Amino acid sequence: MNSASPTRPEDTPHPSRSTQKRTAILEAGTTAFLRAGYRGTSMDEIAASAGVSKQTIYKHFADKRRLFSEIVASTVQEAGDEVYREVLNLADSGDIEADLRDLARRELKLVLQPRVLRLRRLVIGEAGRFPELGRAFYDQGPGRTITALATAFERLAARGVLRLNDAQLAAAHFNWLILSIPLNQAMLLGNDEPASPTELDRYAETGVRVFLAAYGQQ
Amino acid sequence: MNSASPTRPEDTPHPSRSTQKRTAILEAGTTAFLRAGYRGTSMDEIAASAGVSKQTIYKHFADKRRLFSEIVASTVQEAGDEVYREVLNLADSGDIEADLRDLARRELKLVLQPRVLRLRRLVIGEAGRFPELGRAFYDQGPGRTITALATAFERLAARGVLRLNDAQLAAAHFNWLILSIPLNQAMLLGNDEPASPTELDRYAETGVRVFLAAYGQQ
Amino acid sequence: MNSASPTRPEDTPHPSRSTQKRTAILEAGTTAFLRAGYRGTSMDEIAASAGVSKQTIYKHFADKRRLFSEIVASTVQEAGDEVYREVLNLADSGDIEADLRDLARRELKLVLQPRVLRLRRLVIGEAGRFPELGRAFYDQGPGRTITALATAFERLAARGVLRLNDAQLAAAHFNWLILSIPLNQAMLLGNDEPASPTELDRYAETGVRVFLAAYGQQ
Amino acid sequence: MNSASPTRPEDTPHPSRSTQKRTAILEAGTTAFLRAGYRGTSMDEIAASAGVSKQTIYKHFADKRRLFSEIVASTVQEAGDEVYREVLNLADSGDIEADLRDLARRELKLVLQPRVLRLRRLVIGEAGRFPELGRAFYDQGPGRTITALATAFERLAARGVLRLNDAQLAAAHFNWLILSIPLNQAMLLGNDEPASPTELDRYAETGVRVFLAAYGQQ
DNA sequence: CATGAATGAGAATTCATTCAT
DNA sequence: TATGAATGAATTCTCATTCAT
Repeated sequence: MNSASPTRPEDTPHPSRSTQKRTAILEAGTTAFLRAGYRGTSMDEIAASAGVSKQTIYKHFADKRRLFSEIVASTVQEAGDEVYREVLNLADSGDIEADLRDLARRELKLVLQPRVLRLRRLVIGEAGRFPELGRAFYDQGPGRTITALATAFERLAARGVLRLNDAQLAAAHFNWLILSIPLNQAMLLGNDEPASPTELDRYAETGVRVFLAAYGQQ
Repeated sequence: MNSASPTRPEDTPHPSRSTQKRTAILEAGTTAFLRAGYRGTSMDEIAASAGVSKQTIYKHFADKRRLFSEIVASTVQEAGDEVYREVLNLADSGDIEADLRDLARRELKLVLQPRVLRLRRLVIGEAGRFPELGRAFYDQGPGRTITALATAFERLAARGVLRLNDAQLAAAHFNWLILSIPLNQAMLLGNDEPASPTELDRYAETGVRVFLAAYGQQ
Repeated sequence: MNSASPTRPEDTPHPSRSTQKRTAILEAGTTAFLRAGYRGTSMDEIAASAGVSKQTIYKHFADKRRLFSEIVASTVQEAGDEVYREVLNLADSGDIEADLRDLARRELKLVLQPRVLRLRRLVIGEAGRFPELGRAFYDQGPGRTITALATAFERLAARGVLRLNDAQLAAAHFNWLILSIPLNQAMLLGNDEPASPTELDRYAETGVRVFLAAYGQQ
Repeated sequence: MNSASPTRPEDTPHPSRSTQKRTAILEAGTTAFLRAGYRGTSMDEIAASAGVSKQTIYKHFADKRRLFSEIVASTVQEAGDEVYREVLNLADSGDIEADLRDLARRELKLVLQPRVLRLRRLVIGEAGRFPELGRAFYDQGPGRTITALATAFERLAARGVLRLNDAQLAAAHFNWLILSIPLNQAMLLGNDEPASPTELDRYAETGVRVFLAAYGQQ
């Protein structure tokens, strides 16, 4: 409710009233769309829960479509960034198995967050109506992750730690070996509650082991 | 309930008028729901495209929800059956790599059919409103496939062709190693048109190779 | 399924199939209309519960209005007849108070039957749409009862047992002194379950006592 | 929720636009429901005749049921209040017969108003769907009237003007002796036009006479 | 005669979007 | 600029009545 960020009085002085409302709309919309989908969410609902009038929404966003697009695109961006950062931070301790397992664990944790799962379902379900959001999700999510992984793998291959012809393919194999089992279950079984850490560890560990059997030295 | 005209008790003579209409409704509904989703499809639309009156739909199906459920459940069943049959028919030529590659190719072809992709999107998108359909999809689809694969893998392990502790896990790894790359692209990028066969062959081949590196003999 | 009534082979030989269906329709309609009212009852419902097709209903009754009218009119007739018979059978034991109390008890019992209460509500509620049914109810019910009572009261007055100028007015006073309390409660409070006999006895007894205080000798 | 324009906090300046609309809806609804009943009245009709959009109705009242309930409950309240006030104002001139006759006349006049008759029919006809309205009608109408009468009668009995054991019963007898004849005719015969004053006077006079024969001194 | 289906309309309710104040 | 109201259409579902077989 307080508009002035207490920690950075210089950088972001007072967000204007308008900006505050915009933010409220985006937050309310995000919550609503993630819960009920595009058609399941009404502008009335968003307006009410953002505490603004519908007209105010239309002042900021041309129409429902645009509001949805903007919300989803930025949520996709955020969610993708988190994973991307983890890939960039892939450790290099000399113990490749441990390092990959660590990355795998972090990625699992991020990708299986309830909010991210709902986002993925939303984007997939609306891929027909909003193809650009599907593409954004892919590009900011798996696409970027895999490309970044490929770059990292190439470095490792150059040092002889990995053996691979096609780094992009290897990266994709890695990514889905880790994620596919719980991700597909979550998508379809709807168990959005975070899977047990031990279970996730197991997916990370066995996924990495399979990956290294194919792409590791020896 | 009885579709056979009472005057011709033998085989399946003419389906009764009622049965014909029911079929028309199911077909029109399937097409419409796969194209536009649950909320994007109106009963009017289905009635018109089935060439029946709305009343007739409501005489056969209590409400839209039920119509959707029935349509999706049976489509899920069919699509799942096809894949399941392929797993049961896994060849055993002595060349494990060739046999698995062959299975992988068939599975890819089935799972990436435009119709099946749309079904998957539909089910994922509606998982909130129709959790039972998500579960049905999982159980009839990946769940059943993986379990059947696990059984087959256990037989192969017993004969020393494969090395594995956890057949179910190995089966899941196999399944998603094969499918995940094109499936996730299809889900998000919406390129429903059948991927090029050579590309699919590549996914089959490399997926099997990774799998065997981890679970094959030697 | 057997159409021949076993008890009277001569009088009512075989009710024709048509007559049987007609009867089934009337019964189903009566039940339905009494439960849910005119607009709350659909022709589909009546057809289903009578085990006939809608067309068959329309063969027997021009339209819903006519069906309703006929059903209500005959139910009104029956219900009115019962009460009328009791008035005609008014005893003449020499103990006028006992005789009137006895009549009062019988009338209460008949008028407060759940079915008759529902009929009264139905007729009152539809008086706007079906004024002729309101009139029929009045004429066959209270109107006839009061007139018959008036005739009986005149005889008693002629013999000096009652004292009255206007027999019709006295009869009306009697009728409503007896019925009004529980009848108005039933109409509005919806307690259709038969009131306790002791309570009814009390209405009969005190109503008669008031009546005789005004219209009795001495 | 606040109907007073914020700029003029004193009395009841202009009712806010919203309040005006609400009132228009209530008036249109009252008229429509009293004329055509619950099911016979459509929301479209009410909206049109109130000069508001359907949306506006739904913004003020959750659904048709609630709108109906609110309208009927308040109309019942008003109508009941009028009669109740008359009972409270029962004169005490020393001439009990004249005083009661006067009350009786006033009550007849109020209860037999076309609007109140239609309300009674409406409530009775919908007692199945809206039992709470039947109860409200009884409680605010006959129930309250009779209880207030009973209180007045007890005072009169204490002064020896009336003789009674059970004041509530005597009050009910009084009430229905006065009202029942024309009220039942009105309910069923639908002659909503106000009965001729001389006729009503006769019901008042003869009803009071019967009452006093039973409950008066001597 | 009787059945399933069709017709054609009307009901309640909801929505996205735009006016008017 | 922001609010309540209006618009105008759509949606699901139901109904009385009528064809066609």
